[in-house]
Parts: sequence; structure tokens; C-alpha cells
Amino acid sequence: MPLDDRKLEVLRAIVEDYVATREPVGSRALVERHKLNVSPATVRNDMAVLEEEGYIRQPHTSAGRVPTDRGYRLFVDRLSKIKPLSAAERRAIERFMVGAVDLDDVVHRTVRLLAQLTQQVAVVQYPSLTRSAVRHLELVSISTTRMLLVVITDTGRVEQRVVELPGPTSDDDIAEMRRLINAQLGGRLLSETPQLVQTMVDEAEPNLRAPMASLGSVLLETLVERHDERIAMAGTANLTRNGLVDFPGSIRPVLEALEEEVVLLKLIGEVEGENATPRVRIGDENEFVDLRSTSVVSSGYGPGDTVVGGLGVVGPTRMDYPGTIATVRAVARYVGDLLAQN
Amino acid sequence: MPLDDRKLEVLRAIVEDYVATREPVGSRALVERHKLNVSPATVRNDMAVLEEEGYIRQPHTSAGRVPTDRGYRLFVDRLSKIKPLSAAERRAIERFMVGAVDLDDVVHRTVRLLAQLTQQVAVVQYPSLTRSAVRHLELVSISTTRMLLVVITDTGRVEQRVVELPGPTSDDDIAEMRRLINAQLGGRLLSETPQLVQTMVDEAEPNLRAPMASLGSVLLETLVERHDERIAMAGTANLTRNGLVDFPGSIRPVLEALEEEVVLLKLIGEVEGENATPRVRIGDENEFVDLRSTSVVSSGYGPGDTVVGGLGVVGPTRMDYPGTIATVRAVARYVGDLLAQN
DNA sequence: ACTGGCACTCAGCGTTCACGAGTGCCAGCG
DNA sequence: CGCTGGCACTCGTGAACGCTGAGTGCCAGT
Repeated sequence: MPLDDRKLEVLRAIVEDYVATREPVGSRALVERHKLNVSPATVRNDMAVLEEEGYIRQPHTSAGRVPTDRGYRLFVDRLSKIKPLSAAERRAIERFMVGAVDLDDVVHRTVRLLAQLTQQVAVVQYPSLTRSAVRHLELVSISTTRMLLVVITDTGRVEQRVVELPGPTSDDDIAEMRRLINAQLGGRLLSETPQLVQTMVDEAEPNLRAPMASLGSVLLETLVERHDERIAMAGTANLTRNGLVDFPGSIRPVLEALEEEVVLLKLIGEVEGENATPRVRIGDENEFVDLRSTSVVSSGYGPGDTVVGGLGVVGPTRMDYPGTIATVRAVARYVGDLLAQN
Repeated sequence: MPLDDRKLEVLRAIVEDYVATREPVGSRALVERHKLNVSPATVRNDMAVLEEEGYIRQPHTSAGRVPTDRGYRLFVDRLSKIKPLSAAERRAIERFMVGAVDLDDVVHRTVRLLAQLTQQVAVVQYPSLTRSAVRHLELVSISTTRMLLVVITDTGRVEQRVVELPGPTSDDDIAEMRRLINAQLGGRLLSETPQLVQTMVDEAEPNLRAPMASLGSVLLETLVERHDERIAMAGTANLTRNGLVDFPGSIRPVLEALEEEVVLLKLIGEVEGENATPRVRIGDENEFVDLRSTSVVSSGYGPGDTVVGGLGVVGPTRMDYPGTIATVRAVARYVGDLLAQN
């Protein structure tokens, strides 16, 4: 049975009331708080249909109705507009972010900002290495057979690794290698590096072959193979905002899942090419069982239309979707603009 | 009234049983589980004294006794020996830490290891900048009026900041500045830098004065004034191990406190000159009100006897002190040795 | 197609009651 | 003098019970 407009309206009302009060909503309360111009009995009939279709359910007989994951999905897709941010929120973003001194600082501030605005758990992925370009490569001699490789990207991220050299290598040789790799790789996307590194090693002068090979393999390992993308998180305390009401059983599995960087990266890092509209995953739709009682709102961010990382929030399925989506989008844009300025 | 040996023994038994069962322990259970060679009635008399002295208390009349913070303190100070680690634990440490590739990796592994071994919330401070020495300073030109300053310390930590230059500065000038600051600051403790930077700026050639001044102020700001020591945390899920039983009211304030880096730094970073024996702060003894329901076991760590940072765990006052203290000490030592190898 | 009425269900809440673990106290014993 | 067994008392816990009220489904009537 297709849902007519009034049934949709009823669903919307249920979602809104339930999110606001976190109590199952009954037919009488519904007609009182929304001007539906029909009687409770009529609403009850609509509810019966909505329940049959799986959009709402009753916790027990003789209780009101509660949206299901499917109900939230319909609500998000068809029944809600993204709330424009309030002036206060815009100001909060400005105030919070102004004066950030480096990338670490930007990420930290962003994640706390998100947590505070949405009152939920916020996660921000550091700008991904593979999607960034090399600004500069620095080699620093530590001993005769070891040197430090420092990679500086155009997103301001810095990575360092120790390179074990096959044999004693002079400072001059190191300087030459520095010149070489900067000439070859400077300005290139990290994702392009593998081939470049290969040819570079092949074309190096004989006496630099061996050390260049060591350097090359560390480079590849660091930048490409090892995808230990870093993330920052804040606001875990928000999980307990309403006691434990929002999480059936315990919040423990949720906390555990949130400590797994791998899980978070999957959650936040899998962003499509768009920065414009946040992606919403509701309850069941999550691939991680431990997060089935939560919803995730995530977005890519980056300068302009490019995506260098993801950010988002994790909260109970019973969340204020329009508000959260709007906030995530606004923050993602703001951070993108910030990165573009550098 | 001074406590005789048997009363101390009773206190120890109460602490051990309560930690094991997390239920108030009564006189009968006590004589059954420990061979005290006296009757429950006698134990009751001892308990009355212990209660009068503030070492234990009754949650309600007709319940067993529970240690107070003061009781735990006495237990830790006089009644417990640090448990030697089991072979399994030693192996776990090895297995967990082997193959760490860089400082970030070491810190991450350490914090997870601690959380897993103690089943509590673990916190590790990154090697403090002020207690490290400069290995190398790198300057990288970004545009004609901006350059990136990268500081590499002997503990493997890397910090970077953008320096706004007062006017166009050539690559040659930058190279000269790089040479200067490395000659002056290389190998020095960061805590020594302020005076050195000052004289360096004063003695610079006239044409380098202005850019050196900019560089100097950023250096000071980054390394000394700004003490944004970083920390890593893991195991927050362990707070909910026993439901919320361990935390009166809610774990929310605890989670909130743990998200405040400032709080954690105070907690973990304030370590005395010794790496040998972990410091224990029990309940009330904590300066932060929100952490009054927790105990903190912390230790300094670093190569040899020097302290470059702190680490520790936070858990309910009802914790296995001997085991936790032993684990914290062992991990701190291991990490110290690891740093010494570099 | 909507509405008012009605019987039915059941979670939540307060009351009551019995149980039992644990205590404090005391008289007696070695 | 310190320890013990006995005893009366306290009080938190959990089960049983009944009431109330919100909410429902259904049906006959407009």
C-alpha cells in the first residue's frame, strides 16, 4: 500500500516528537502537538499501516510508537530539509577555529567543535596521505648508516621514518639524494609516486643506487602501502548524555568499536567524490554489528571539490538528523576552505 | 588506637576480597576465605575499630564492609608487595611492541598494551619537547614570504610550524639561517634554547636580522611557551566493564575529564624524577573533582633514568593495585629501554 | 473516509511481606 | 584480658499483588 501524504506527515510527526522527547508517541499526543486536523482514531489507523510497512513499531502493546531504522531512513530521504545553521552556530564555528596554528591544531579544534555542536561523538580523519601532494622531502643524517626521511605534504601533514642505509653514506651523497627526490617528486600526488620512485632508483648514478633503493622502499612503504591514516575523536562522553537509554544493553560495544581505528576509518574515510552532501548510515545499515544501535553522519572534506579526508559524527539512531547533517556539512565546508587558504 | 597485625591482616583481606568480588565483605565470609584462625565475632570487633579509624565503611547497616580511600592507601603503602609479572604478561609486552616503526607507532602500541594488560583506561604522554634535545632543524621555503620550520628531536618527535617572514627572503638566506640555527641549537636541550635563540638573533648579520627574529619568536613559541604536549588514550570502554557499578551516578564526568588534555597532562605528566616506582593517587587524593571516584597509577618513562614523559592508567578505586602498579612499572621500563636504543 | 465510543492490554509504580546477610552487644570461657 | 558463641535487631533485596492510566484495535455510525 502506498503511503499518502497524511501518513507521511504522521511519520514525520512521530520522528520529530520521539527525537525531542525520547518517549514512544501515542495518537492523542500527536494530534495535540501537530495540527493534523483529524481525530486520534484516524491517526491510529494510519499508524497501523505504517507499522505494517515497517516504518514504526510498538515497544509493547499499549505503548506509543517508535520509528524503526527504516522509518528514519524514509524521514531522512523524503521528509526533512536540512536545517540552515543558526547565526549562533555560524559564529561558534568561526570563534572555535580562528587562530589554529597547524594541521594538528586544525584537526583537534574541528573534532571538538563537531562534538560540541552536535552533542555527539565526533571523528575527523587527518588529510589522507595518498590524496595529498608532496611539498618537500627532507633527508637528515643521523649516523653514517641511518638517516631520517621527513615528508611534508601540501595539506601540512608531516611524516617521518628512519631509513637504514646499506653502507656508510656521505653528507654530500645525502644532499644529492635530497636534490634528486625533490626534483622528481616535489608537487606530485602521493598516489603517483610508486612509478616515479622506481624509475628514479633505476636512473640513479651507480654509487647512489644502493642507498636510493633503501630510500625508495621506505618511501613506498610509508606513503603508499602503509595506510595508517590517523584520526582524532572527541565527545565520547556524549554517548552517556541520557544515561544509557539510547543504547540497548550497554554502550561498551560502541565504545570498543570507536576505539578501533580501522573501524572508524571505514566509517568516516569511505567518502564518495562529493563534499556537498553528508552521507547518513542508520542503525542496521552499518556494516559493523557493534554499531547497529547508532547512526553515522559523515562527509568528505578538502579544498574546493577535492576530498582529502573524512569527518563525521556517531550517535544514537534517535538523533536530530536535519540538524546534525547541516552541522556536519557546514563544518566540512569550513575546514575545506581553511585548507584551501594554505 | 594503633592497629595490631591482625587488624591489618583483616584490612588486607577485605581489600582483596572486595576487589575480587566487588561485593561488600562480611565477617563470616572473611574467616572462611582466609585462614585468620579467629571467629567471625572477633573479626567483627576488629572491623569496628577499622571503621572507627576510617579505613573501611558500611554501605548500609546490615551490609558487609568496603574499603575507604584511606583504607586503599594503607593497603598500597604497607600491605601489598608489587606482584611480579607473569611470563605471559612479559611475553605480551614483547609481542605487542616488537616492530614499532616510529614514535607515533610506539606511543600507540604502548597505550593499547597498557589498556589491555590492566583492563583499564590507559594514557601515554608523548615524549615531552622541553625534556628532549634538538637533533635537527629544517627550514623549507613555501613561498617568498613563508617558510616551514620542522623540528626533529632525539626522541624522534617531529614538530612543524609555518613562519611568516617580514619580507621576501631568498633560498640562499634560508640556507644560511638553517646552517646557523643548526650550529647553535643542534644537540641542545630544548629547555636551553631561549637564551641561545636570543643571542643568535642579536648576532645575526644585518640582512638576516629581521627573518631571524621571526624565526626565533616562532621557535620560542613552539618549543617552550606553547606546552601543548600530546597524549594518547585507549581503553575507555573498560570503564563500563562492570556495567556502571564502579562509578557512583554516572561515568559521564569521568569521560569528560578524560577528554580534557589539560587534565590528563596534569595527571600523567606530573612525574617526579624517578622512573622506578609508579605514583598512585587514590580517589579523594585526586585534584580533579570529576576523578574522585577513580584512582590513577602513573609513572615517568624515558631512556635510562631521565624522564621524557609520563604514562599511566585510570580506573575505579576498586582496582587491583599490586597488579596494576607492576604492569605500569614494567611497561614504563620497556618503553624507556626502547627509546634508549634509538 | 473519518469519528466517537468502548473494551482490552499491559508497563510502571507503590505497597506489602518474608527472607537473610550482617551487625553490635553481652555473658561466659580459657 | 582477649576471644567466642549466642541472640536480638536492622535493613536492603526481591517477589507478589493490585491499581492506574496511557494507548490500542475494532466497530458502528455519520
